[in-house]
Amino acid sequence: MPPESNLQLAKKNHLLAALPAEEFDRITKFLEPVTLKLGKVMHESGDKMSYVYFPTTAIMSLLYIMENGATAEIGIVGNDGILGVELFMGGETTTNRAIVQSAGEAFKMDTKSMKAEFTLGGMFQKMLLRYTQALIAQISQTAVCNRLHSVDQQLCRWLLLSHDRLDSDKLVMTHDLISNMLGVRREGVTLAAQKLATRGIIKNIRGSITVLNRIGLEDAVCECYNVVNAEYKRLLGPGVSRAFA
Amino acid sequence: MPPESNLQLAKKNHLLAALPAEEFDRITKFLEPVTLKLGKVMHESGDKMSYVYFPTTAIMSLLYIMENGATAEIGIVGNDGILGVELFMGGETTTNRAIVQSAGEAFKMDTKSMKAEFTLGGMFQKMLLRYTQALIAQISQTAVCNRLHSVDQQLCRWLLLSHDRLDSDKLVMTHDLISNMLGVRREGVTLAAQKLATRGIIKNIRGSITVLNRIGLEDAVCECYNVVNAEYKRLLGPGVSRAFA
DNA sequence: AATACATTGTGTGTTAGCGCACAGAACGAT
DNA sequence: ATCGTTCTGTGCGCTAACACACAATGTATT
Repeated sequence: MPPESNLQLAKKNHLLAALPAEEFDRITKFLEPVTLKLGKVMHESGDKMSYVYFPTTAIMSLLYIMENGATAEIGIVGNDGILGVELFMGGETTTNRAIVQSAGEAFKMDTKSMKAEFTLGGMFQKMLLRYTQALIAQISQTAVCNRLHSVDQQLCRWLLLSHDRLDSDKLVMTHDLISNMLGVRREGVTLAAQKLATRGIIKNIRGSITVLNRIGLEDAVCECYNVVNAEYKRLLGPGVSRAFA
Repeated sequence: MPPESNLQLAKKNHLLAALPAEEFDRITKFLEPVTLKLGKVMHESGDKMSYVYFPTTAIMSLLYIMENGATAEIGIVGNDGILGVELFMGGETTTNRAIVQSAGEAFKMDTKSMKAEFTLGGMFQKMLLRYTQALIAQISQTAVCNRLHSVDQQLCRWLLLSHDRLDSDKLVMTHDLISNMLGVRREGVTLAAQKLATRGIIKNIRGSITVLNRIGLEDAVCECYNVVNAEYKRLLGPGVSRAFA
């Protein structure tokens, strides 16, 4: 990915941005920019991918699909992370589906180069492992939230997680799609979204939700969001790469 | 841990058993046997541990504790794994509590030695990373199961996961404790356990549950159990260490 | 402008699980 | 043997979320 503009774009991905200059320069040589459309399936359960993806503006959703077709999201990957941890964790495949939840850009890196760099044991490896731990925290909190919290709260959590990974306040997303992520009924999402709308926190327009009052959302959300957020900051936040170099 | 008998015992842990002879010999030098009582707290949320643990007969439960005291289990670690993945993943701490769910034995290994061995990049590292992926699969499935399945089904899943990691058919465990793990009411567990008992699948005695009909349990469980089980076998099952040596 | 389609809004009845309250049963200590 | 404690069993009202049905509104197509 030679063009200078791309190098700047690559830094929008937090994992890449945290690399020391030398590693960044070496690794960006293997990166290729891709544009991802909403709904694109990055991999199905059991698929072996030939690339990992570093999102910059795109957001991916990790979904589990039950035998009866019911779905539930286990995690969200945006410019804070990487899609395809199973490739360096050694399992090669995973039991979930990854789809593009918000259209945008990402950089792909072929598996072979990725594994070669990972094996070097440098900051690249360290960042990927730390990210994987953050992902574990996110998935864990999803489990807890699914168990103990209401649809209202979970919608807030989901909106905040998405909003964090997005440049805009407008989430292009139908209630039906959100219901698939949360693993609840579409009507349940409509109802919860209405409640937030009457409080002036979001605006519901056909096919999209706009965040009007971010603070209001943060007030309405359950502790799960903050726990995950704090853990991401702790593990991957500014200064991390220096702290344990 | 010199005594010969301990070496045999160490092989009861699947991760250790999968190591090539040379690595096994080197690593067992760092292992110390410990006996763990039911209910012992291995670490609290945010605690930095000085050891990782390889259970042989003990079982640990990873619990998240909400601000209001409500709890929910995110995963179970037995002789198939290791407690303390956060130590080699780089985060040092985690947001959950680990408690001993079933009393028994484990081997502890000090963090320093563990990290040194991990960094060597041998089979030890590979097995730990593969195990971590399996754990991710388990946590993910917990999230999905919490969302989409009934208490009845979840109790079956939980009983099977525990039974798998145990030598005996008798689980020393009150309904109250199980309810803390599943994040449901104690009465809900009592009810679900009664249903299984009337079908002759388990026997409920004060303070313990005995599995009478393992096949019956497997028939009653949701797909979640099988998915996780298959993933553990795929990632860590017999022949794995040879397959990618 | 008319039509088809996708999305959202709303109502009705049902159910799983909750919170609370308390009774009975098993166990442990003195 | 008795007492206190820890478990398990049971009942009752309540609520969140479900399943299903269908109306109302946008948006795209022609």
